[in-house]
Amino acid sequence: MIVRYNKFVVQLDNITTIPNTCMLKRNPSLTEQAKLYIKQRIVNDEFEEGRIPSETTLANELGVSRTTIRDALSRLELEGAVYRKQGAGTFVNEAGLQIKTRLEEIWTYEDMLDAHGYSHAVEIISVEERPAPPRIAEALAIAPEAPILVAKKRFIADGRPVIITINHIPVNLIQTAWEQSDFSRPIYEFLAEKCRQHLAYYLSEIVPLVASPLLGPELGVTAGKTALLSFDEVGYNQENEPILCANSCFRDDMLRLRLIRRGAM
Amino acid sequence: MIVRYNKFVVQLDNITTIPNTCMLKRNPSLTEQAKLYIKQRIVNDEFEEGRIPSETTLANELGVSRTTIRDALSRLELEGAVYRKQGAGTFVNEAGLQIKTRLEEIWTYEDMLDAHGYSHAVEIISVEERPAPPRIAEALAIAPEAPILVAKKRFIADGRPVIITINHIPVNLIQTAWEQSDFSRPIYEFLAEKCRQHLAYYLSEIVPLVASPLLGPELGVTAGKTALLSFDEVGYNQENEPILCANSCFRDDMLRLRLIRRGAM
DNA sequence: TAGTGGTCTAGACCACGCT
DNA sequence: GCGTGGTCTAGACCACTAT
Repeated sequence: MIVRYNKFVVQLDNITTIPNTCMLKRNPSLTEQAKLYIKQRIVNDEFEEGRIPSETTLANELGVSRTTIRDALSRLELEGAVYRKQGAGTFVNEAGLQIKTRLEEIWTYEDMLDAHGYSHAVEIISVEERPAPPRIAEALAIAPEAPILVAKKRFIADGRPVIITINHIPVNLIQTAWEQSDFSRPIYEFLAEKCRQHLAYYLSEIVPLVASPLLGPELGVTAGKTALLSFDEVGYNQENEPILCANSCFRDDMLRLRLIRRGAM
Repeated sequence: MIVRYNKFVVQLDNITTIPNTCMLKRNPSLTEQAKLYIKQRIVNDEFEEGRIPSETTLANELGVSRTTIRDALSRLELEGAVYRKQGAGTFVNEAGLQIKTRLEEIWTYEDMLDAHGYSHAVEIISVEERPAPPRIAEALAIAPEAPILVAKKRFIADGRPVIITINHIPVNLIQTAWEQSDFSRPIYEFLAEKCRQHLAYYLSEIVPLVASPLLGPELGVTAGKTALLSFDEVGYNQENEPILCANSCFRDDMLRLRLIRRGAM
């Protein structure tokens, strides 16, 4: 068991082409390793006519139970990487593989810009402490006027501004000294290092905007003429407590937002 | 086993408050029934302090294996109805329960409007056969200029226009006679009845728009001033073949689009 | 230390597709 | 009829939380 596990890990060390997401909790289970193993073989185009070996075959090949393989394939199916036909088999989903940064998953903006093929840079516009306005206080379940840290930054893709994002974090969550430059990295790193909080999920709301005279110039588009996409998001930790309010605004002509919508089971 | 199964079904007959989604394949598995059973108890607020009984307890209570209960709870967790803390228990997710029509799932517009508390009506604007323009043909994997059926309709919520949607279906999929009024019902019903095709999932792209002089009046908003949200979607059947191109445009001031974003595992 | 969820196994039976 | 994925079981062990 241990030996097999180790052999498994060694195989996985060669995997470099899988796009990285930003999440933290890493404890590679057999299921997760099986998933990566299969995904690697998919991106290497090792399966003839997109046909993936049967679950039993894969289970024997990797020396794990069929259940483990099924769980791995289920995750790949959710990601849109494969699809299954009862009685027929499991197949590579070419269309689904096109979507690199699906909206239902959390991605850093850096990863999103990478996936779109842009070079990228970050500018920190401002970091200030302020009393929480009513809406933010309510979303974060803190007292009105309680102090929050407000960090505003801008992403530049291939030299053009593309995203403005404003993060709101309750000051009482912060446990360690920080400096402005900490915000040049993704916000989940700040939460992990300075607040010992781990982002589990976002509840997000999608809102279209007409570029305002303030926002338009910041994103390099004509105010009053251009439609922008914005996200209002509340981030929760693993205890289901709100720890972050984020507000982001995109140039949709540079970043396409895609997702997979399924029938509810 | 059969008896238990039946008892189970009888219990479920009383469930009426669960919002209905639009999907079709119904073959209530034990897992699905367990999910509905637990969800019903959640909406009835039967759990003190939001604490859900342990997996073992539920398994004994329903006479199924713990695996079945775990699968049911996993689905509820994905839906945002519960969250789990290892070592502590499973709990009702109050914040997640607020979101009725999550974007990652397919909902009929009727259900979305219901969930927002609107009365609703549908107007069929036009139904015509046309040669497929290049983009649509490519998305549907049919020959350019191949005939498609284009159906445009408008949804009215509380007397105000709220959604314009245009569906494109390859004519060669249609197997049965139809009439214009068939389009007053959700498109998945047309696909099921007239094309014997079952919608499995959409690949969707979200695009913000500034209301154009054409679209603005149709949705009752000022052209050139108002931002609208639009969806470009390709629907696939269970064989992973594209069967539908849909184009929808919303008044976001009337309909809020929400979703849950998670860290990739 | 007791109880919870997290992972994994080995095996059973079913529904469905192919040929 | 054979092989595939879909469902379900009973039980094991681990990691973590609470007390």
